[in-house]
Amino acid sequence: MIDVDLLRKEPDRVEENLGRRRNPEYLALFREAREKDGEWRASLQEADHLRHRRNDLRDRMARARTEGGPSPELTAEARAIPDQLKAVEAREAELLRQRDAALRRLPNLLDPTVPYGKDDTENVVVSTWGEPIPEGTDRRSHAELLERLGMVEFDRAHRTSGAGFYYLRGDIVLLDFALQRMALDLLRERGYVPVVPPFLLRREPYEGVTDLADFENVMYKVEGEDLYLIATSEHPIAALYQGEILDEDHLPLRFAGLSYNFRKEIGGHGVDQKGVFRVHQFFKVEQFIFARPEDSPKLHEELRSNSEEVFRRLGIPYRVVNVCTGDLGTVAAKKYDIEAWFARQQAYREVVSCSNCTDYQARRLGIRMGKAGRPGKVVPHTLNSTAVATSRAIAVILEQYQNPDGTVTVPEVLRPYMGGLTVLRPSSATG
RNA sequence: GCUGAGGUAGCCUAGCCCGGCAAGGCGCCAGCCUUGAAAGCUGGUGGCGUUCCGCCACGGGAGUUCAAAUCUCCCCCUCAGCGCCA
Repeated sequence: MIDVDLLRKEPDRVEENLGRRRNPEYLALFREAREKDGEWRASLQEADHLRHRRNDLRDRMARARTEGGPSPELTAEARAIPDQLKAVEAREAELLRQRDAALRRLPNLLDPTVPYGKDDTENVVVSTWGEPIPEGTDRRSHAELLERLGMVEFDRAHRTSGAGFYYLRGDIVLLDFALQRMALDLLRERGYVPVVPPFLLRREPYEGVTDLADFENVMYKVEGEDLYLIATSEHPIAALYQGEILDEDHLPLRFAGLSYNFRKEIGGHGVDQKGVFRVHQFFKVEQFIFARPEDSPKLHEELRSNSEEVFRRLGIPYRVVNVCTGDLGTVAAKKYDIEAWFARQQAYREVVSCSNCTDYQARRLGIRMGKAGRPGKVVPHTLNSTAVATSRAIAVILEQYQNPDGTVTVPEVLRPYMGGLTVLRPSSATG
């Protein structure tokens, strides 16, 4: 949520920034928020005056009681207040509700370094690492390879759970856990505290961390309960300190979140391709930071650097793009995507999303920073970045590290986590 | 799931029966005192607004009343015990 104070004090700046999102709906919402805010403040004054009179009359009647009781005039005056106040307060509450409804639908303000563009074709490549591997004659898709190795069950999973689900079986499970552990160890070396969060959240904290349209499209709801399966550990970690005041001396707080993630993703794109690239359930090691506002740009680069290091250690070529204004989600002020080189597809595809959400999530969640019992609270910044989503990492590793005989060489950095296993071979436990 | 106890400022607590300006402690900040520190003393310590002032804030909502932390109803959450359970 945007700071309402900014709306009042620098409306031109806010409007110009929202305009860069290239969505006229935002400008309309902005004007509505400003208009309702003005009306609300006028209404608030009116209500305040009435409440002041009510309080004053209440006190006079209380005093009069000890001196033989209030006069009929005083009583009549006091009795006239509630009806007036009720009408004014109803209007006041409605205006505030309307203002906040508009305000909450506004996206975050864009960082000035976000490139201007209409969609993902206009994202700007800011760096590349490694040499894209040229197309091999008989390179297989990761899905085909997994099936040949007997390390995945797609068809049976579709029968038990539907499209977008899968069983991993055999040594690929070790590879999945190795990726998790490798990323976790890297983050631990760099001061990130591991967190296994709840995998289900209530609606109220959820509304603080994501935008409402996403909510309907991606979240799985538990029937009969106010609980939703998390789409990423970013969400429960962001909500961890909901309504609290963080001690500014303890910032930044760095976390390494570990969770399965559950996404319906109906709408924009479904589960459109065989394999584990886009699925309803996957494991992710996530980085998350609560930061002082002035530190967040620097920490955004730190997150990006950590994520890049994961793929460097895996030996996977990649590039980093600065996501343009037209392609940026509502919550982020700036976002880098890391796109890994998929050797079979001969294409860069997204494996990491690294966002600076500035104060947008924290304000919605009612998180402030400062010193306890001292005035001058400000809203901290939150940042998040994938360290590794194991499903996509598995896909890209299989495309790159496969051998002509259908086996897969285990990336060296993962071997210590796999009991020294160097090659994935067809599973003996097929059936 | 059942029963009970709770939800009051950053934290802890009083007030609730019996309606009338939300009391106190801890922590923190400032000042006084001190060579320095502690102790002590004094003041401050949430949100909103058109900020010398006013309003709001006792889990949320509705009701009764001139007036609700307090009375009534509905809802949410937490804890404890019991039940179930890996």
